[in-house]
Amino acid sequence: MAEKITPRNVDYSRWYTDVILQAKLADYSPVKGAMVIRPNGYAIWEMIQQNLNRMFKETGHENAYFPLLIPESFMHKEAEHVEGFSPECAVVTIGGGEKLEEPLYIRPTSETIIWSMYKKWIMSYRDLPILINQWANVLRWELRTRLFLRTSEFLWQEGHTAHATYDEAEEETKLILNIYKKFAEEFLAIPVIAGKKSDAEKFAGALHTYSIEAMMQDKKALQAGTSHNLGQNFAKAFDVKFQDKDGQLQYVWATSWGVSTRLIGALIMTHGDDNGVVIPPKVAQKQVVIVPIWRGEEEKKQVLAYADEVRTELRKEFNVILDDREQFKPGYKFAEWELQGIPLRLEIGPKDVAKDGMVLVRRDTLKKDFVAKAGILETVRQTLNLMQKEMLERARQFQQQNTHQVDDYVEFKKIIEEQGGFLNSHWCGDPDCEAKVKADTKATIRNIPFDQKAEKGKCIVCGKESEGRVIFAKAY
RNA sequence: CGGGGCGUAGCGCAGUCUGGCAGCGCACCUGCCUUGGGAGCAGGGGGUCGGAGGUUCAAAUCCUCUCGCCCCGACCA
Repeated sequence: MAEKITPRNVDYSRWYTDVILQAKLADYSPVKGAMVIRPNGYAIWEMIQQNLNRMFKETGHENAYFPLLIPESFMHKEAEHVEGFSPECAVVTIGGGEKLEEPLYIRPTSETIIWSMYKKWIMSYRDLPILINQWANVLRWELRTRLFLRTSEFLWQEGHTAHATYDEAEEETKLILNIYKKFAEEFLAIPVIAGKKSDAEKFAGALHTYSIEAMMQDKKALQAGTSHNLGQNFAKAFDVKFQDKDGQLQYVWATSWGVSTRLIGALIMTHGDDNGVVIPPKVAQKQVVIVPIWRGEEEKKQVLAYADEVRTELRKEFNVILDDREQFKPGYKFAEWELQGIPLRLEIGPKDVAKDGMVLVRRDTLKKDFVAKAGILETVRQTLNLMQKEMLERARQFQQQNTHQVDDYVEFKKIIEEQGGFLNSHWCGDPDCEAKVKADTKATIRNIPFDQKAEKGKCIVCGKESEGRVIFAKAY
């Protein structure tokens, strides 16, 4: 614990790893590319699950669970799908000591197994829509892995819906992306840009893909959630038809959408500082820690009794820890809880007891304030609300300050190279121009924002007519 | 897959060149003492030196083979 975190300006990616390991969010596992999510990290995931689950259910979705193993033949039914995923799949070939007749793929995503079931369940338009979500693990064989951002096995939710019309599927796709955006901003305090993926960046087998993109502190983009309109591709591959009101047989329209434990990485890289992780109050399972300070038995008794009263009061509404461990001094405890990102700390010593108050410290600003014991519940409530709001605001300002409008390709390359960030530039829609930017700068089109202004312009690469600006950035 | 580095206590490392008691820091355990920003002192536990083979009176150290991991370059949430 006495280890120091590598400062962000020395080595950002080492900082990231240091924070995760030292804050006990996760640890490396014996299996290459796989990680262990420790209680501190899993607590954040549980908060993500809890809130997204509520939002999904409020919009009519239900949870279900489909198998981990997928018959090989299923994977091959949708051409683009298998092409996109085959290289990164793990395959089970032996079971019960016998070579399997048909190899079983460990799911990289569940479209195929789910649509094989939808075929059984969908007969008529009366069976639609089907709005199912599942919380699951998936596996993709990754070469370069990083804790939370890219691991071979990861946790996510995947929604898979079936609809009678294109419009309905499209509406669903956008509804979900909107939920993701709202969740990222209101709960994780991460401002995101919602938009449409270019064809080069879309999901294998989708008609089109929408995403939310966030900016990390190193100004690189991170895709934080995706939502796909799959059209009729999977319905055709699995022959899923329904009879409409007029008695006509039609293929079903599909969507799929997901967010993963990668969101935890986004949270760390959006809000963390050189002292550790900073958890937004709304996704912190433990919101307040009380650190008592005393000298000698008499003070100890007095301080602990007082601290216990404060804890009891706060517990009416919050999850509070009273850190009365004897083997550590207050300074050590301050550092430890800051490392773990607990939003609020209350320091209570003899001086505070005498003044009928305590010192309140916000994790994001590290500012100390003396507050009265009377009304402490309301004080904490207000402070947490304010902190939540200001964290989003701060991140939004950072994103805006590092977003550049650029109309000249030389300048474009210079900014990408020297400053990074989001580049708001015109693009004609030609995949070749997109590929050239990637080859020249490693930046890709993150998405075409929904709130893109209709603005005539010239493509940053080829100079041809463009209808609007897109977001270019280097990405994780 | 191409390039680089590393495997010695839970973690981080020294020792390897030049063979000869397996060490240091942190963490851990016990006791004392401390407590408003990562305390101090004393004592203690903990090792198939990644693995196999070889050379030698003697191998963490020399030789051969092997396994694994990390970092940097082409794909992905």
